[in-house]
Amino acid sequence: MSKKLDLRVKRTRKLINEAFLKLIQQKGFDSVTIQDIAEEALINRATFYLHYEDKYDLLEKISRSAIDELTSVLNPVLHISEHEVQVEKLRTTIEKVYESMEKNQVFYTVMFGEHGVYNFRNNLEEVIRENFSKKMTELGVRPEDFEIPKDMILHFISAAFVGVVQWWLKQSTKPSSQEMAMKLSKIITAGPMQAAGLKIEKQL
Amino acid sequence: MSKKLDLRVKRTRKLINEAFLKLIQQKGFDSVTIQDIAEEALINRATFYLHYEDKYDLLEKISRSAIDELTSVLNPVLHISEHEVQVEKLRTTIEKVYESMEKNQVFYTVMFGEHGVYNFRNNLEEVIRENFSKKMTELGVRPEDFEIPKDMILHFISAAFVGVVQWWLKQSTKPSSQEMAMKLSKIITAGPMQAAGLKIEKQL
DNA sequence: GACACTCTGTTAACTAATCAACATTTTGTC
DNA sequence: GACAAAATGTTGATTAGTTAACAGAGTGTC
Repeated sequence: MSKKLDLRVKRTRKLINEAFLKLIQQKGFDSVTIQDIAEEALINRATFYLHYEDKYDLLEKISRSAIDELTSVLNPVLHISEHEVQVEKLRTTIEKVYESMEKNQVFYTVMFGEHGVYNFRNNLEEVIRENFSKKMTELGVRPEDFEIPKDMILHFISAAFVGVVQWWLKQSTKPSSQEMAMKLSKIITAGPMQAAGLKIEKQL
Repeated sequence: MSKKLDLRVKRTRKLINEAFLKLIQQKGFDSVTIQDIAEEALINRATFYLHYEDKYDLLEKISRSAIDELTSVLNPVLHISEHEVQVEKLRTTIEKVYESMEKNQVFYTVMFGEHGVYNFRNNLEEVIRENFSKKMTELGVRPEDFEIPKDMILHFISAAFVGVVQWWLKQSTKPSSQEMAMKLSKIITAGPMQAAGLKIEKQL
């Protein structure tokens, strides 16, 4: 599938990513220059252009890889059959989501941080909404049947989810992914999902 | 003086150094292999051999550069004229020593650490002793005249100095270099230097 | 003590990254 | 709005680093 990447390419990209995030945290995305990045990453400025068009391209590619990983894990989050949520599956998937965030912790922390990227939170919520939404229609789940607008449910869940993640990332001693998954799956199944008229399988 | 170093060389060495220290901390110097280093540093194993003979050579070169920096700062520590210690000069020099250690904090912490390098503490003390000793003879200071063996004074100072540094490095919120310099210069002038028969200039 | 296994040290052909130079564009400030 | 300074984006020639392949040294374990 993926042809083996030259070690230099792998290393260069890693160095650029790290430098970029560090600089965003220091001075904010807007004031980061390509020159800054090259200097911090110990690469020649010309090398940057071998990999990225500009800093917007870089931001997009970094974001995409983090978000792609997140959504690939998020995808099976609603393993719903016949309007029945399988609680255990929900729990393990949330756990995987938190593991993914832990792995890309630096990325998320910087993006959410004081000097983070404008609108990142909203964009992340949107990604999550789209994923939930797609899955719902795919499975024929129609909260409208229960007099709750689908959009409302989606905004409720995505906002709550991202809000909790943001809080979690700031904790110096973070509750484990397992713990977070346990608690969140309880809350979600107890609240919004029942409101949306989804039958809940018996709790673990 | 120093011809400009190719950016790749600079970067490769930095990556090797960081990887090396990280690995020593993880598994101890003895069990670190060149293969480990290459993998961690994202460089080819062959590249390692372009820069160092083996891990002993690497250790020596890393150590040398840290120690060289230290001693170059340590050199003027005893600005003694006519057996009179200039307290203010002593203070500022200790301050610089602590700044140097702060800069190479990772190096020193790893070397002193649980998986550190055997005998590193003793070697460091020796370096310090040699520097003090050289300076003393250079200036004709003879504590023997006051019935204290020179070696005893040297061991007293070097051991105390390194002991304090080791303690300092472990503190999560370290007293500043200024603070350390202030306190240490007081202790040293009050204790061993007077014992060695050196007249002390009036305190700041 | 012979087996598989990992680590070492070295090589020649290939390639990514550097250098330094250039013309442009953007930024900031007087 | 005009000038200097800094950042951008591109280039061709040069070099450090990669690759993969080698033979040999050290480890352990059955």
